Amino acid sequence: MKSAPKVYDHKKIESKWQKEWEKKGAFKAVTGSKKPKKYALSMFPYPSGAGLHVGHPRGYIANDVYARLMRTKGFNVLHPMGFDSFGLPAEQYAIKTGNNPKVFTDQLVKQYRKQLDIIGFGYDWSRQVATHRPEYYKWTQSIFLKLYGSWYNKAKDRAESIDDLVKILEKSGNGKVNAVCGADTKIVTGSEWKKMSELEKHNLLMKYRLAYEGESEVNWCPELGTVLANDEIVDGPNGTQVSERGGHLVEKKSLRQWFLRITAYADRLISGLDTIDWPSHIKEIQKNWIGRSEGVQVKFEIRRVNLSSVIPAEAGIQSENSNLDPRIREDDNAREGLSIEVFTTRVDTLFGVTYVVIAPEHELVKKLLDSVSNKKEVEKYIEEVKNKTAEDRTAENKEKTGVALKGVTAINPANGEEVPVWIADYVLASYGTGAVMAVPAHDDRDFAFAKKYRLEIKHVIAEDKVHNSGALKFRPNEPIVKRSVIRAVVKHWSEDKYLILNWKDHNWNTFISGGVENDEDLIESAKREVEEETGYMNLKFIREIGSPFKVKFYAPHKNQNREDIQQGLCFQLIDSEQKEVVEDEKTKHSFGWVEELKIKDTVEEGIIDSVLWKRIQSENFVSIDDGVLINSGKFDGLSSEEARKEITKAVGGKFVTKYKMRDAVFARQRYWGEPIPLIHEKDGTIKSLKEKDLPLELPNVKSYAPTGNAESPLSSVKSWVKAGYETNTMPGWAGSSWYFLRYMDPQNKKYLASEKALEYWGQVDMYVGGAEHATGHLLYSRFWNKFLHDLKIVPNEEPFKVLRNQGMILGADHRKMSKRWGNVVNPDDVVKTYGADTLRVFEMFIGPFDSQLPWSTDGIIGSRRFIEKVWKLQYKVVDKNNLPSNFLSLNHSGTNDSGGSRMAKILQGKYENTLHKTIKKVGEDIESFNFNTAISAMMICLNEMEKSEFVYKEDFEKFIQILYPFASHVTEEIWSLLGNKKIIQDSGWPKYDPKKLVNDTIKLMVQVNGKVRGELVVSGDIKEGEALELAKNSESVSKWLEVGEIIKVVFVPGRLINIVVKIGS
RNA sequence: GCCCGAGUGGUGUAAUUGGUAGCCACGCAAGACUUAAAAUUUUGUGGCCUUAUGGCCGUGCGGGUUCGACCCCCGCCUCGGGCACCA
Repeated sequence: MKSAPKVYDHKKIESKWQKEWEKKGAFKAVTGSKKPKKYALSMFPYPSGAGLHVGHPRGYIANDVYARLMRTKGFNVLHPMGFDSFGLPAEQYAIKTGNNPKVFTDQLVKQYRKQLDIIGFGYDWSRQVATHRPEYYKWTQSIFLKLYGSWYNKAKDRAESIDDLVKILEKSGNGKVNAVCGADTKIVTGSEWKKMSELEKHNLLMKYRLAYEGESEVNWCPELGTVLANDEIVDGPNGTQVSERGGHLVEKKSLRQWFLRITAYADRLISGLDTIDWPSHIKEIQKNWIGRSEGVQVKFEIRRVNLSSVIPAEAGIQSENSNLDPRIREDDNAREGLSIEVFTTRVDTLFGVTYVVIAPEHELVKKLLDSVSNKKEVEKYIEEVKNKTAEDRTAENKEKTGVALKGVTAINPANGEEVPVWIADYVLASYGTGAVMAVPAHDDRDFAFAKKYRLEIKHVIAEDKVHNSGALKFRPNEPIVKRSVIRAVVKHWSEDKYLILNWKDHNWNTFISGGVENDEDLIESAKREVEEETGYMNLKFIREIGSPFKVKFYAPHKNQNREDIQQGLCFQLIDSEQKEVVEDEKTKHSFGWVEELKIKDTVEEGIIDSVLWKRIQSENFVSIDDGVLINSGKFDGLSSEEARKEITKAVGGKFVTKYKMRDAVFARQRYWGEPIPLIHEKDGTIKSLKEKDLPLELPNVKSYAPTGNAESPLSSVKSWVKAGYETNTMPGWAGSSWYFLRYMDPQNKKYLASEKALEYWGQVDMYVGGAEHATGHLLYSRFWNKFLHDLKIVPNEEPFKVLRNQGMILGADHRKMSKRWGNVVNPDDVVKTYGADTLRVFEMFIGPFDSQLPWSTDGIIGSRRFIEKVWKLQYKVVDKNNLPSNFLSLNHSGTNDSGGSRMAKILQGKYENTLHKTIKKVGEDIESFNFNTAISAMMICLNEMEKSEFVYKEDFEKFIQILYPFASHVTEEIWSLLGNKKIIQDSGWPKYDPKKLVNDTIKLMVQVNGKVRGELVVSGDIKEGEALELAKNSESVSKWLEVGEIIKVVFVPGRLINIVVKIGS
């Protein structure tokens, strides 16, 4: 064995092995190799002028550790890196300095590459991509053209060529086409289609294309002179919206835009989540973002009071509570076109509708305007809403506003009731149908609105409660007595305390309650009960306490099985006038006052009372939960779920699914992005470029500054505009939505990647990056991948099989690392001082991979010490077959030196068990991304080996191998010093011996009544009886057993014995 | 407001998922080496009481289930993240 140098020189070692690995082509991925494959990908960086700080490499290091483990285990690993190099910061820089963003970006890419290289990542750099290079964005443009040339066939649930749609149109029109398309798509017959002009055809097809042009309100950022996507906007101060980059104010503006019809994939984007191994919170975020909700669309007839004389036919409709035949109403609608369709997820509450609200921007409002008697007021309100900026709307979030359309009513299709119609901006024109049926009793927003404008509140759902335990336990098989019951919450006349009834025989405390007698009003009934039980005579009714409850329970004082409808009512005593109370002989009630109701103590089994109390405390009287229908005519008694089906059927509603997610804006008024490869013809139509003419390269421009009038700098290039090229460019996320495919075959000139490469590499097995991309990149990539899958270009629906998020590394001051706080730590400096291996080990050791953690300048020293200790351990290494002369003379635990092998056993026994456990743990922990515990285990192992006078070479080698994925350079150096010719990666992953995982002797804890009182060192397979004997005889335990008789013994093999002693007696 | 996630020493964290709470590090204290410092190394390090042995308390707070709870259940509090009038 060569003797190791005395000092650990990280600089020398690290540059040596980086060169060596490159020379050997150690990290080259081979498409088509017979070995099993792993595709380990880290989100590529956006090269910005700020450079990398120590937070950035965290994910890269983790995935590199994973990739190195996989290579060592014999996988053919694709582990590439590239640059997301189109985007705002480079453009901002260009604007400021007048320099070409391309030159600047190319420089940055070089700088980033250098920064990454010194950390020693095992990337296959021959596969590097950069999204701003024409040979890359050629394919981004190509995919865009495919989207432009496709529509979504809902019947087959996949994207198809627009040419196929044209064929259908020619044959039979679009009446039967089930597609995801614009809401205002015209329906034409085959012959009508044929008669249409080119422009008309073009405009109709535009409603179907997956990349389409439309007009839309967008987030306009005047400072940046561009439009931003929702995920590029963050909340600013005072409820404003600002750009994520730069923090500039964002407002709403209507613009001609390119869109991608991501909504076509909404369902598949949700269902696909079940097939991938992603952190559950990311799935949750995506689900919420897509916001799927299933509901029903119901038509409400509109009746205009002022017009009833003009159109006599409508007079017939208003007959009260007639069960209207929907067909007649449809006819009326057809004649007048005046009905309002609402979307609701709660049709079961249809009988509780007390008004209807339309969004102020809704088209119907214009039509109704002439029939309303308060036209001026309504117009004024609409104007106000229009002028409200986004910030106003959010600021006024709490206070809802609206105005009634006087002289207009809507007719509830369920019961024919007429209800007022309002417009209010809490209803969004862009969601659902732009109108809602308001059920204030069972919807928070409607409740707030109703309360403000004093609109009626009608309860139609009773929460379903059953007593399932205790004395009140419901007896399902016994006869049921049905009753109507009030529960009165009565407040003291001047103090903040409430009346409570004590049921003496049962020791229950409840609010005052009692059955409602025939023909008795609920309020009367409550007053009577209060008087009977407490003697108080004068009380004032305050309010209903929300919706009633349906309660099933057994009433032991009456030996009755009951089903109550219980309504909570709130009263206040006017004065203390009280008559004498005759105590009820049977129930023996007494009463008292409670100031702060502690439900647990005062209200026995207080299912209802506790809810009533909570409602009063929080002033929240809305019950949004499902329950049982009441006040709903023939539907009474149905559960919410059943009622939704039945009522929908009865009123002729239709089941629909709505999404919060909108189509993605796919145009930026910027220079530094991919040009959109389309040509605007003089006749108004749009033509795609031919594939062979791609890439459409970015032209040179004089100024990179935005024109300020929502036009891209490209609009000032005469030749560009003359050629009819689209002047918008693609957004930043275009290039990153498919880059994982290009790595598979980055030099291919004919395809975005060859079929063979796409088939072989399949999907990304391990994707690592920040959680902040949940609703951006991670969603768009899934969308594009699914689209390309529909086109049979990629084999898998999902691009990323496993996703792991790294937590952010904060500054030592627990703030985000930024120049502003002066807390940025540069990885270059860390590598210079401590070495790349130390940085890698420390970033993995610092804490759980996905948690946000502060950087610790002190902490890194521990990782450096660890590596130095590993380095020093080389001097303790001995060859088993060639023991050093002083080996036998060492006195190990008093044994005489009667034989080398015996001595060897003793020596090895000191750390062997730990070593094998560590081998097992490190392998498992890397795969499950628990890097911190893997390193901790290796530290423990090292500490044990250090305590030993000698370490066998074969054991030390195993240790070096498992440390390799983390501290790659120093382990490679030690490995070669130990005389190995192959690099570690080619030497296999060490196997642990399962037999060596178990200890011969264990510590068995002895507990008395659950408290640790001693421990026994015994053999691992000790039985209960023997353990109990040993425990009893042990001095530290026996004194605890004297207090009483042993009544139970709990024995957990290999762990503990717990002796339960009955104290006293 | 709604939906997720988390609260453990001075600090970052660990705990076989119901079985010794505090592993591994950092920091701190004391000792060794040194003329000295740094580095290295040894020992100690949750709190309180005790000379030690030992004892009591202790995983955000309050309850519960259990022989036994950081872990499970109920009710709160605090922090972080997501959504924000999506009917």
